[in-house]
Amino acid sequence: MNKNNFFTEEQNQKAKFFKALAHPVRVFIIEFISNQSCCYSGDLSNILPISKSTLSQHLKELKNAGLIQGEIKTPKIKYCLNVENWLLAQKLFKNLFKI
Amino acid sequence: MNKNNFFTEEQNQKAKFFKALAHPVRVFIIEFISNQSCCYSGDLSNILPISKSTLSQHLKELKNAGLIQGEIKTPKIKYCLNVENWLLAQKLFKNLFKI
DNA sequence: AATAATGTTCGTAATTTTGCGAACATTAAA
DNA sequence: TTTAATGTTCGCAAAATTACGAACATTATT
Repeated sequence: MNKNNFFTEEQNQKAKFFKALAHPVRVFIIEFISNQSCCYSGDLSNILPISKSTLSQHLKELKNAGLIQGEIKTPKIKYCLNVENWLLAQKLFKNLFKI
Repeated sequence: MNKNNFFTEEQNQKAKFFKALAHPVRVFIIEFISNQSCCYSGDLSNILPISKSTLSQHLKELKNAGLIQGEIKTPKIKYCLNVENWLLAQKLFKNLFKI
């Protein structure tokens, strides 16, 4: 049994999305962005009790998981939900719950 | 700003549930249990390409997060979904997606 | 009492995550 | 050309996660 492809793509994708959301800071960010549809890193930096480098890392993880995307509006960066993947995550989670 | 209670209980709870599901093995286990409503650790051990000690740890994490519960049927242990918390997770996730 | 069946816990190691400050890059403004 | 504003990346350290085999615990069976 090959350990590398034992799990389905869906299972791996679900785990990836869950992992991206497995931290209160990242849950907060996603909720914050959801409410405003978009936001700037500075908005978050003003609110969250973490350093800007740490915040940058959390944003990077959400980006790598495909849940958000950044658009450069120099000198700022505007972060928005990656709608396509957000809908995919929603679909996978619904499927998990058999909703 | 007190870093320890910056996040809401809901945000912390969401992160905790997400974290519990942030691994393909645990996604698999939850889906497997969901389909059968319950299962024995041995059933999973026969299927999953991991050692029984590793499996035991994953089950422990799901238990600690409150997503499953074990009932002793010596010499086996019967694992089932923790329905109450599973519904709570479902509610929180729905809320996150504004479904 | 000895053996088998089923899982958990312990000890260990490798890897990943989390977090920070300092340094850096980029562009706008003075 | 400085200086300010906005973020990212680097280097480091502490903590958590992942994984395994060996040892252990519990109960059923011989």
